[in-house]
Amino acid sequence: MATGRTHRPATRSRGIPEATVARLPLYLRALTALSERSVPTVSSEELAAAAGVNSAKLRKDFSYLGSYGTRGVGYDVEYLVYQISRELGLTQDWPVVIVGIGNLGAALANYGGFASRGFRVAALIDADPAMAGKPVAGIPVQHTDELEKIIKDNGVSIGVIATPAGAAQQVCDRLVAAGVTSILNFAPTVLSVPDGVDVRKVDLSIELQILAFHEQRKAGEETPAGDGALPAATPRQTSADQGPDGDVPAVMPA
Amino acid sequence: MATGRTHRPATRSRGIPEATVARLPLYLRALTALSERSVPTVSSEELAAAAGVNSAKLRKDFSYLGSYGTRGVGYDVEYLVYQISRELGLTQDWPVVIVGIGNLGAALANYGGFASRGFRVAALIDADPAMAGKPVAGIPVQHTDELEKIIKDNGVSIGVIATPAGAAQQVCDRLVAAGVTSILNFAPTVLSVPDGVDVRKVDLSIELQILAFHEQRKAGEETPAGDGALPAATPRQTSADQGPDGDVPAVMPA
DNA sequence: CCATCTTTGTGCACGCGTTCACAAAGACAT
DNA sequence: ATGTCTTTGTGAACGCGTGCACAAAGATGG
Repeated sequence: MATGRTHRPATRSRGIPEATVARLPLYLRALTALSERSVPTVSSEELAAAAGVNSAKLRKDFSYLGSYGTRGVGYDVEYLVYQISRELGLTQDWPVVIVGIGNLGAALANYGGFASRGFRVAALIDADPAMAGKPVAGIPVQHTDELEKIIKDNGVSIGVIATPAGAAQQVCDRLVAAGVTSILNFAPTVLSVPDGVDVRKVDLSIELQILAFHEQRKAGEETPAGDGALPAATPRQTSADQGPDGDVPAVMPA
Repeated sequence: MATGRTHRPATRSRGIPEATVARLPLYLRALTALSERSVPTVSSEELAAAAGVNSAKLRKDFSYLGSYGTRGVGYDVEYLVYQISRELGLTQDWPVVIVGIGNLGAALANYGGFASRGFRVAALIDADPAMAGKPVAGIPVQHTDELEKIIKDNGVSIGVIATPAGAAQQVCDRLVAAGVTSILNFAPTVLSVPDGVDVRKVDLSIELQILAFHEQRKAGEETPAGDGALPAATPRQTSADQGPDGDVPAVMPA
């Protein structure tokens, strides 16, 4: 999971619980696939399976949106696609700027999932003057100096930060000052923003660390040798050098 | 947020709640920064601020690990870094393979956060024969045919999928069959895996959609014009063409 | 050695989210 | 028109996560 939203105590928005909102895109994707296969209706059971959730949960989620199903039949695919799209605000056009066009920024610019779901990459911004004018994904990169002007001219309210950690807060401040009120942060930093600004964070290394935790646990269960420090050799043997992890604290830059 | 883990009903592992595990990497990062500045100790209040969480929550989280603090003083930074690293399994070396070396895969390969936290990119794998041998981030790309051999030779238990959605399930199956038991999935699909295999998903477009929902809500509050369908012009006006989204369900490939 | 002050560790209450289980609603056949 | 069968929508119970608030623990100064 991209790791949770920051700030705002999970207040339920217009009656729709946060947890439900987070699943709507999931349903939408499954429904879109059905729509492309011209499937007219779908039951909660089928759709739940396609989205990878419990069917009771799915029905409850939909109940927050209204009664869009027909008992004995299921849900009309097209109608539901529209209702969810509208609820998520995807029937509108959302201009987005991406700041920091490194490897990740470029990947994001090329990511098809954006353009296809109501999001439009309005501009790519980078601090490196050498990047300026260079096209990435068909869009010329602009220099950070232009940031405020770009935001205002395009009416951008959503910004994506893909800069190094050190620059993130500064970029964030400028985005917010220029009028951005929603930020998707890929930089491994905690951003502080004024009230009314939403921040969501995606952290690649955090996800891996969570996996490592469970992986270690799986490996540890085989050898029920209690839980003293350092359960000896747990993961599969690596052919190469195994870092000399003795007992000293591990060091790890940034 | 990478969007939640799939499967397994959030069972609490060895007494440590999932929610706590998900925050440990956050604390670890903050602590690492302090460590680099040679700060010897830190209070729960300070550390919580740096990690962007509540101090009571942080203390409770640490209490699951044991009593590593000193009342009246705080926590020893180095010691805590080590304890959390150990708990997360980062004192070990985790070989990781990345499958799908497109824009995103290349970005991941170059991502510093991996190597620095106990993870080692053991191999890059792509289905395109033209990519084979080409170095990305200093590592030569290998062809998918080698997948099983690579997994086994390197004892890889964690795989990263950065392929197009269509190929993801197939790649997943092969990874699992070859012995991988933890998967980080960047492809916009629901993966089905046997019990015992952990999947975490990171979905860029889902995060944006959640932001859009809140953004729409913010915009809608200004004009308290009820909640009929299509609340007219809510987001800032875009200079360019506004996609002709009338009333028909929006279509969206992949 | 005692008093004071700081900061941890946690008992407790509350609220959100999940799941079960079932009644109501509608389709469909006869 | 009536009965049967399917599937929704939801009331209610339960469990997890969060945050408050405070007692216990230890440091520090006199």
